[in-house]
Amino acid sequence: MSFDASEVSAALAARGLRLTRQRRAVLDAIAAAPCSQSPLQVYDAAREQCPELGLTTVYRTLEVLDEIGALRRVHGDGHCESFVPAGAEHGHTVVCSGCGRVTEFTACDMRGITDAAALETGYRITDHFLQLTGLCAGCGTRDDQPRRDR
Amino acid sequence: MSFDASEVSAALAARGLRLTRQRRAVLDAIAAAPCSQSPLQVYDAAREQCPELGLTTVYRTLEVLDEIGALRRVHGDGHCESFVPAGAEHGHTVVCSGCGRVTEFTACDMRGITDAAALETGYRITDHFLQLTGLCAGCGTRDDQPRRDR
DNA sequence: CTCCTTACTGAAAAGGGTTTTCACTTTCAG
DNA sequence: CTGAAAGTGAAAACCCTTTTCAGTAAGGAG
Ligand SMILES: [Mn+2]
Ligand SMILES: [Mn+2]
Ligand SMILES: [Zn+2]
Ligand SMILES: [Zn+2]
Repeated sequence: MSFDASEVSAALAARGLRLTRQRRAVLDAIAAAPCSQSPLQVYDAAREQCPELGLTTVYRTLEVLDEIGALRRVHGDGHCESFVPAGAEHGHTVVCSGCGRVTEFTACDMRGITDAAALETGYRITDHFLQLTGLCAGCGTRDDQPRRDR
Repeated sequence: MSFDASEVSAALAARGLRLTRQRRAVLDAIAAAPCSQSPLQVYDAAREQCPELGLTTVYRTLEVLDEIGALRRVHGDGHCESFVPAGAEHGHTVVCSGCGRVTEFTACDMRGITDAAALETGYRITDHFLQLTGLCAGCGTRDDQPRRDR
């Protein structure tokens, strides 16, 4: 499932759910942001397109989108309540420590690492969560590092 | 900084902080658990050793331990508020999906993956967060998978 | 040992994000 | 149309976390 109006719509329909005006506003708000957003930030952004939207609906929509796999949760310092569209079926996230921009990448050959971890711990590894931090093209070339706080 | 009474004590002293009876109870509770624990779980466990302990002190102690690098935060489904002792300076965590047991591993050659991600995204990668899921030795051999909910 | 400063503590209150409730509206199949 | 089910926003309830505050423990100086 990737983050795309028609795909999301289909995934919703398959569960007997509907793509309402409010849900579309939430979807658009998430798609438009270069950074991950908290529920409140999504709410603020989506209200520009649908002013009568309620915060409750944002929470409900985020939950639905998460269930159908259209969202990726970004792991931050001590909290995981900010979201980004899931572009690919299996992808991971890079967060820019300069500007907060979030980009997805799909290259992930974990073979070597999971084998080593299995050997070291005795676990049979079945899944992985990986998130990278770095500097985006824009921030990496500047000498000053604009530093953002989340 | 690794999770060890004398090391923690030294790290605290270096900041003019003290290793009180309450903090020791919290420390012991965290060290003893095979799984990651929420602040409330730490509180309950630590009170067996120090019944007059307050929840507030648990939060304050977790914060201090986190600052000196004695804790690892475990990333769960939608929240990151459960803790595990940090055994090594740089280590990662494997969580058993059967019983919840958490084990640390240190093998992590990310070179290949970060290079691929850099190429794909244009970011200069500076750090990584990795957490594996799997079945521990005890759960992996059983046919039934006891399933725990967090 | 006594005095004094600073760290530390728990209870209670405040805070703030999330979920639940509820009356009402929208959508859609028959 | 009509009935059933999904969806909605405001308000209330919830629950986890932080702050406040008055008091307690600890450690250095003398
Ligand atoms: Mn992967
Ligand atoms: Mn590593
Ligand atoms: Zn997380
Ligand atoms: Zn950037």
